[in-house]
Amino acid sequence: MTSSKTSLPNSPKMEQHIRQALIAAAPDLFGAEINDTLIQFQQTRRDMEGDLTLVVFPFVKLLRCSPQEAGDKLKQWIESHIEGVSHCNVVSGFLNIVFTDAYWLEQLNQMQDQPNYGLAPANSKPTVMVEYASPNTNKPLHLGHLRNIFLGASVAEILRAVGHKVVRTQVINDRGIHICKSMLAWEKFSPVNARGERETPANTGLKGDKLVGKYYVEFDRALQIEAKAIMAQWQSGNFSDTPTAIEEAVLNFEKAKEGKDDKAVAALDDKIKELAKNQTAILQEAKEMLVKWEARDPQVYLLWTTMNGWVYAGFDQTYAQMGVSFDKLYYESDTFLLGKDQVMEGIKSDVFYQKPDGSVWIDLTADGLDEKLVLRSDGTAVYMTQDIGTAIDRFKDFPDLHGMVYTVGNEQDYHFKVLFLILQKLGYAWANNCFHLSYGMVDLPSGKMKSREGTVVDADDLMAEVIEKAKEMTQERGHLEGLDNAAREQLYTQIGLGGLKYYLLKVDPKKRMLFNPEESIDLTGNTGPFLQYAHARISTLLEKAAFGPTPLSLTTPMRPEEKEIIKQLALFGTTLEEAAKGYSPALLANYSYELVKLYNTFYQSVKIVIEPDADVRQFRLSLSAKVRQVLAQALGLLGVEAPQRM
RNA sequence: GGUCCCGUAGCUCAGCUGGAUAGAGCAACUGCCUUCUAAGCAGUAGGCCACAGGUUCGAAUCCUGUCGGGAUCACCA
Repeated sequence: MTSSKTSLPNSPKMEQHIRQALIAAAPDLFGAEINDTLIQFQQTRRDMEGDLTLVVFPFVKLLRCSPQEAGDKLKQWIESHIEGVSHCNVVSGFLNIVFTDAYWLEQLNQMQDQPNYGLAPANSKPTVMVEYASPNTNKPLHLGHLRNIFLGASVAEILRAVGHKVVRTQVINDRGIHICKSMLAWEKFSPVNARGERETPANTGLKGDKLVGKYYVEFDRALQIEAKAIMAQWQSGNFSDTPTAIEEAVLNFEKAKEGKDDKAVAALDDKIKELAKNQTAILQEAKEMLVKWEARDPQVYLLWTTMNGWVYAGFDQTYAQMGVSFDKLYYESDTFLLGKDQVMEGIKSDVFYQKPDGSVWIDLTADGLDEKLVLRSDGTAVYMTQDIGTAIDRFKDFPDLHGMVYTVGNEQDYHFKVLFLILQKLGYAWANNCFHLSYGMVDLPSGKMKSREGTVVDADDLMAEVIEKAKEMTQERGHLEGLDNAAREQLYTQIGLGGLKYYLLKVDPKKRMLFNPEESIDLTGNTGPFLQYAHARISTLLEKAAFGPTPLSLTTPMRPEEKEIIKQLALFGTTLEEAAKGYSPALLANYSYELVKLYNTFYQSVKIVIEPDADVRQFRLSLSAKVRQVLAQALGLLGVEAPQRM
């Protein structure tokens, strides 16, 4: 347990070194063996002198003296025994250790020699599948998808950077009643042009997913109108077209409304509305269409492939703009029947049990969860059945697969908890390597996004808007001379999307976040463009200086700002590992921001290209080059591009 | 009601396995471009870390409870 905790942010190598030296010297120094946990390092406070801090308190009991005395004793020992340590100071129970400048220069020299500094060798760790973006093919992608996709894509890159082989995948929910709704609405409502064609992306110029989404909305509109008419009939006491069971249910709900508060009445009204919707002819038609689809009715199937084809073309365009891609696609239409066999097998091994009506369940009460249905009484699959089947299938598709990451919103926390538990009980050892990368909802200042109420932020629109804004701002203040039009357009895209991605990724994925449209296109402060600007500025600087790396003299004088930067650079590897372990791009975002702030302070306070002293100049250029490289690396892992100039 | 997540500056967020006086950005106010990109830098102001107990030498961090916000508990997906 404790061995995995050895590396701490602050200069991991040195920390390790001192730790081991202390343990080895313990009998002499303390008169007893000491436990590893006694040695606690932390980062030195900014306002104190020091590169690493040892907490003295744990030693106080052992040495039976005051914190000050214990600190002094440790100080003396460390100063005289540890190479690379310049001196120490003891302040109220904390031993601040200062390393020599030569130590830090040597660190930078070593970094300079590593073009892939901080990254683990490719494919040095097992294969992991990362799933993100599980769109429905009945409507376009929106802001929520953007968080999902940027998050998943970034985590995939991060896992790759720490050495995993990664398979990026998405599930496409291409079947079901919601798909039939837009299909039906298109057949019913799409106008026919002079050539006798209904609307298509080709003859309207509309993006495929937008066109299909439009008819999904049309369906809902028609449904609402019809449902309202039915409710009006019910209100007037006319139940002639209504089955008696429904009639009774409606009357019961009506009766229950008496004497209730507004909220309860509204809830009951919703239930009545649900019943009314179920009575509509248009919903019946959609259901019939679904039945036909399942029976592979050629006409319905053709319509389905055609319209889904439009949607995929639209999605591809959106993904291309987002700069994300996938290695393997799973279509729900291929997988929705999976899982039943495993459930039947599971009954035999007593993982599941069957009720008299034929439905199959699992009892998870012993694990603190509920009983959960895994197969309906009519033998058809539920969502869970399918997920069990697909998970198992994926491990068959990729025999060297070690684990999976599902990027899915936190409203499904419970579902995945159950899913992983079931897989475990079915005896799949890899179930322990499955992780639900759960992220919080994206709220708007106006509240929750709701498609019904039209408060959804469309992904394409948002990206276009953000790029347009980047264009305006760049034309205002950018350094674009010598760039042709194509390069300029590319730059606007890099800045706009970079800002958007960074904005969505800098927040802890687990947390629900507020999307403020104005802040998302900000260029100052903790933003993507701020980091990109730093990168561009260093790039032109290095170009101007015609920089080439050479070994640095260990006697080069060093300023505190410069040392801070080397320290931050030294943290890159551990930060990356933590980001991978915690599936959190936000850690890398914050790291990069911190690095750039340190660099900017340095940049504003010294000369670099025009520095007269050759050693100092080379040192500052080398430092700049490493910051640029680590920054580009970190931004890359966030999916943010790093422009050469802006 | 059960379960899970969240509550840190006016706003949006950091704060790692408990550690020194709780940090940024935005918004407000001051300064700094005839030296390398000012999309920058330096500074001022702003906090009972929701509240109350507990554990500890030491708590924003761990435990319990209370209050607020959200999610989820379908033979929906």
